[in-house]
Amino acid sequence: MAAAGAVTTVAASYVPRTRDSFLHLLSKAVTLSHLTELHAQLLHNGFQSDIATTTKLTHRLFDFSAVHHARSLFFSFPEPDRFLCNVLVKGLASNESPRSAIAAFKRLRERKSIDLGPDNFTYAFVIPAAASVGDVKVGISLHGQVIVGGFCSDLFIGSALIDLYFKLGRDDMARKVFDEMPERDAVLCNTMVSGLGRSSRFEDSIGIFRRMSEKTLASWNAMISGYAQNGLTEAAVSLFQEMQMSNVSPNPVTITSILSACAQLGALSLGQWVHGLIKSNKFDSNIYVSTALIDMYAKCGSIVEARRLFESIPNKNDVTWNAMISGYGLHGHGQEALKLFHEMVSSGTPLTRITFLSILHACSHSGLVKEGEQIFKSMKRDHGFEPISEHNACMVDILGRAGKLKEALDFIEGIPGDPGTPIWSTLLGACMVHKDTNVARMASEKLFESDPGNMGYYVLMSNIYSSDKNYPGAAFVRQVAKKRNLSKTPGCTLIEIHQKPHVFKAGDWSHPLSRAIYAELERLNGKMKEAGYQAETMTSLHDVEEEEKELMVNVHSEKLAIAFGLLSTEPGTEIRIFKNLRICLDCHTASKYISRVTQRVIVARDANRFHRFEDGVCSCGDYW
DNA sequence: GGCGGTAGAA
Repeated sequence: MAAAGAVTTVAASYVPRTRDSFLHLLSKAVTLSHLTELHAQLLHNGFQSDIATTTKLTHRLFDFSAVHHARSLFFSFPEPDRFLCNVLVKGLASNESPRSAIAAFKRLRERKSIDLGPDNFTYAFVIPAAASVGDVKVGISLHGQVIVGGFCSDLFIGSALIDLYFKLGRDDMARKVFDEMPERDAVLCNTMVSGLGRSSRFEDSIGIFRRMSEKTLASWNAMISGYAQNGLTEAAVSLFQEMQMSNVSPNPVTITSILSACAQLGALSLGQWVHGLIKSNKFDSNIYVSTALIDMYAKCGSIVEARRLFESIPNKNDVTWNAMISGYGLHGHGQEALKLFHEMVSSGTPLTRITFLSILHACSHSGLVKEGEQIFKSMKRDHGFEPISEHNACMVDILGRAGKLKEALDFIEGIPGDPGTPIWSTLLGACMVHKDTNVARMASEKLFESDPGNMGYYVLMSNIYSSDKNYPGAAFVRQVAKKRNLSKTPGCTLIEIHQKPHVFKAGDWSHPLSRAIYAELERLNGKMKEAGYQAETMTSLHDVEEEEKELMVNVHSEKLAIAFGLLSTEPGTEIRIFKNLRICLDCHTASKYISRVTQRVIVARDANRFHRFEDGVCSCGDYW
């Protein structure tokens, strides 16, 4: 107490008189009360119309989130210059009020004075604000102003625009801005790489990364060409080859983004290569990088490696813990996830809403109903988190997957207000697993109403009808979807053999070894049937002859990839495949049989989780 | 005389 009083006394007794000393003290202030005191002294010393000190003070007030104080200071100043205006726009934008930043920007622009017109700094502040609001009109208008104002070649504005367009869902425009930049630096490239990754344009994202690290990467071309097949655009890769990149090398931000792309894609060998790059560049200590690595290993199937890394990180934060907990969840290791969750609690790391999402997900993937319910209750009671829609969806998932559809419905009724799309979609998924047509019909009606453009719900509902042998119902749902011009994401499966990715689509004959692959499938089918396998045709097809159905199911991408994997690896080797959608019921059953008749472990990652097939049994316990 | 763009977990 005495010490604190002494500090105040010193500060108060030293009354600065010059502008320089004021500026110095303003930038040194470490608490909001220092600033308030300095403000008083400024007024006392007649600095109220001095623009330099006012600007500094405004800036520092925003640093301490004193938005109201900063604002009134700005508006009490008679003639703010452009710099002071920029400080206002930036301060508002970075204090979670991007809308008021945009509003302030508009007002300032309407003033006719040339001095107050926006400059390159202004746009670097206001464009990210428009991006976080997601306002298309404002965004496009800002881009127009940038062009008219002649700021197109500004690197800061360029990356802000690229990020803006990705957030507006316009990767074409992001690409255009990127292509038209006369010069590119690391941040600009990073913005492009991470934006492409977020839009699932992995091959493009990896392509840019390749340009950045070309000198150090061997046999890169083979890798890229494989991944390119998985996405929309093979042409993209050749575009990158034309691209002129100035000597830019990857930094931790680039690495983080590219690891996230590897994780989503299941590109383990590329991820491992990036891990090597991390070591040689000494990026290990960056917590973003190490967390992204854990996530990559977990999502690429190497949960043991993920845990090993986790243990070696000294500066774990909440995101690191969450990533590891989710990793266990994906692999169906619910008990491990629970253990880690409790360790996290006792480690003193602050829990977040995402921690609870991760652990609840883990419970649902492992069928831990009681544990999930307990954690859901304790979330509010012991940790003060009010459940948001996603937490409720997790609970519905936990109950639904466990076959407790009645409880799930009761739970939904207890949610105040509109339960929301994710909850109905979760319930519909549970109906698929437990073949409940009535609840499914109810859930799908809600979904068709709230999200009519999503093909996934129509497919799911149609499959549920089919599994109930209600073929007219299934056909009707598909017809509605067709009328609305909706199309299904094509399923594909990726398998890496000797560090090279191979991608298969359903009924694919494009692989050079196709004849051998189909012959292997034929051979497997015989052995599987001997073991008791019957093709599960009902969920994928309707009103087709039984034999024809069987033939069509036969060539799903999962099976092609597995057959290729069996052909290309030594007996006993584990087979790892990655599917972009959820694995279908027939492929799930078939994989169990294949694991038995070939005595191989098959690990399959689908859009939701991992399945580990061993000796005829799947680790998911048949609900997924 | 002082302001700038990009990253990890569901």
